[in-house]
Amino acid sequence: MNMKPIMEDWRSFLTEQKCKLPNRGDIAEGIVAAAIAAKLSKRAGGKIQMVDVSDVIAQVGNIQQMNTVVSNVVPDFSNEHEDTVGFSISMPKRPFAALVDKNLLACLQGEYEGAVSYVNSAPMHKFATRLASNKKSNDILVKAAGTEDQKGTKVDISIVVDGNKLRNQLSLKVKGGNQFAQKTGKAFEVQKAFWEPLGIDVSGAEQQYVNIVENIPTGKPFVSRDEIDAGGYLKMASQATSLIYQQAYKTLESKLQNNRFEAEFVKLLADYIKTGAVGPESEFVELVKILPGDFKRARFGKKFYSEMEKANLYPIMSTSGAYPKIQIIYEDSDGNKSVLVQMRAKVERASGKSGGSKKYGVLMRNYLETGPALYKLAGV
DNA sequence: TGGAGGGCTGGTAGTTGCAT
DNA sequence: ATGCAACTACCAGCCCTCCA
Repeated sequence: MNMKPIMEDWRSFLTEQKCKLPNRGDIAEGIVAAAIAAKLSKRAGGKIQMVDVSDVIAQVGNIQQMNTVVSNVVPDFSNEHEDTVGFSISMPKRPFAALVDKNLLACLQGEYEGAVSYVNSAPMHKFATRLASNKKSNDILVKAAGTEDQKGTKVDISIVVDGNKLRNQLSLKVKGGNQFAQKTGKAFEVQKAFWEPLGIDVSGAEQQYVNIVENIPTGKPFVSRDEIDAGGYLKMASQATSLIYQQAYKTLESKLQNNRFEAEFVKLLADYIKTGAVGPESEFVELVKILPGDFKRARFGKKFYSEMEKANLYPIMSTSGAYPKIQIIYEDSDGNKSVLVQMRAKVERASGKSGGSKKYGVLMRNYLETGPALYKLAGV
């Protein structure tokens, strides 16, 4: 008898049991907020110290409950003033429970290490030093509240100094989180709204699109996902969105000059990316991606715009997959190509409940997602 | 290890149903 | 008829998982 499959099952069982987390991104908000508080308050010998994972764990360990400030009172470098460095967390119940569950620390090791390397990096170190040496008593509050207002703001963590939200705001992602904006729904208006900010008019495909999607039932009338597959509705959705994406791609090609995007369009593209990543007005929101033991940072100020202007950018379209996709490619001076962002259609067989039983429906979505090049052009 | 395809969750607004 | 509670669809948030 071969025991190997059993052992493998057992191992995967253990892994799943151990590291089944409700939402890694939500939990990471709390970890990063605690790490920032640790950094801002770790002062000794007139210097801001490097924080380590245990400092962050200690801060997290001091959390009493949601929305309650964990406070650290620390001396200013002058020793004549005291700063209060606090942080508070607001997130859904389950991620919060996971955050404060000491048994899950091992599962979040990568996030802790990534958060530590982020707060120890130069910008945060300098910020911490400035607050510690300004010879004032500052009231500093790090707020993780990204899940509170999902429609109103992209900011997940903000640092409030003496009541002022300054330039220190973060939009957070973790490994696997590339999506940063989307439009949902099968109405043609959804497609229109998705492409409009890029100055792309897809109305040429409207009639055909509508003709197809009107055959897709609204709501959640299906009793199983198989029933959706069997009805061929995913294919219909794919065909309909392909029409839109082809139209969009044609327009994108018309904005090329010598095989790269013209300046006017690049500006629109930069705006689109910035708005999707950090919101409309926030030049000082940074996009922070926490990787296991590491991080990437992107900002969308002047430097980003000038990098975009210089960059060799062009679109490619893919229809070979299940759903259409357009990628904006960045090609550097050595000819290396990488994806800046991609627009992708997807169809979800969304679940819901009605009459006490589980029901399913067809949910059409359009995603805007980051590629590696975004952190090159917007990286700091 | 990164790309391709996909799912779960929760807030909000709108609708429905029932008690008054 | 009306008010409130329960229910649901929509849609934006978040990655997750699988496979080459």
